[in-house]
Amino acid sequence: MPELPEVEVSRLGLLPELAGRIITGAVTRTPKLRYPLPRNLGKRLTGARLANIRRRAKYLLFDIDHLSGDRTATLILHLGMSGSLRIVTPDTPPQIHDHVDIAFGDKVLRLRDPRRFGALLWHDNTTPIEDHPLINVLGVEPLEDLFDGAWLHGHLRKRSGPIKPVLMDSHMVVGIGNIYAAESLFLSGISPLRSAQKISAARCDTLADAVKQTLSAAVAAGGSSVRDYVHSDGGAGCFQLQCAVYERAGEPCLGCGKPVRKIRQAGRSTFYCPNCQK
DNA sequence: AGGTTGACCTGTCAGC
DNA sequence: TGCTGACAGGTCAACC
Repeated sequence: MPELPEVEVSRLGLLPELAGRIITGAVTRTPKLRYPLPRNLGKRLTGARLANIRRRAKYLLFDIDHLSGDRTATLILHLGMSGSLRIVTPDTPPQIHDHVDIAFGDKVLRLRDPRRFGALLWHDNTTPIEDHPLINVLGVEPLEDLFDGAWLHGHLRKRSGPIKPVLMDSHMVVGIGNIYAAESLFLSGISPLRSAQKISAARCDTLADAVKQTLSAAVAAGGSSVRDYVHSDGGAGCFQLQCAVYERAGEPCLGCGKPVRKIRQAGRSTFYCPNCQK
């Protein structure tokens, strides 16, 4: 799925097209994705305004105002494993797996999600969005200053398991999925098998920097388009072309030339170089 | 309590 | 050609 960079690239692509615009209609074509979709979405949204699009972890938060009675609401969107957002013209016929449309006059925001692991939830802003049960369990944002080597070292103390699944634990730090966990560990020279609590303070500094560098580079490259992911204009990201280890099993390591190894950890594929990562 | 596994769902590809 | 199984960017609930 989209990890943090893909979600952020989506947000940056949608913002100039849609922010501030009035919603002219909305359609849902399936009763549920991961959770049931908001009912009567068209009725609720028509005439309201999309004020802003924010991101928290891998969630996009669509701030809606000018609702009847001058209320505000937030649409919480998660792209799951295979979701993507596109802007299309109103006469573009929906294809299979195009589950939601939100229309803005001459532009339509369309959600496609073949595997339907995504989510779209309505949050009326009678309570802060930070208190929402899906949001209030989320850990620190990796690109914020709070996330650094000292913070990471403090949090890894209690984790005896291998570092790679820990790095992907959104209750600790958000936004790092399978691709960027592998790439960050390669960049920092740390084995994905190493016990999290046995990583020194100095190497935690290196790892925190590697995470920030990897995610930032991926945003700059427009994200990774490994299978389904595309931008709001239908174009592909190109970070996957810079991947050092992800999906490169058996190919020569870019550091030492020895073959990249693929193993399984916590049910997910892990790619790494046993020679460069200790 | 932390770690692992299965479940959710569809599409694709390798192997027979 | 057609079937079967494995696997795919996430995350939650259920188990040890």
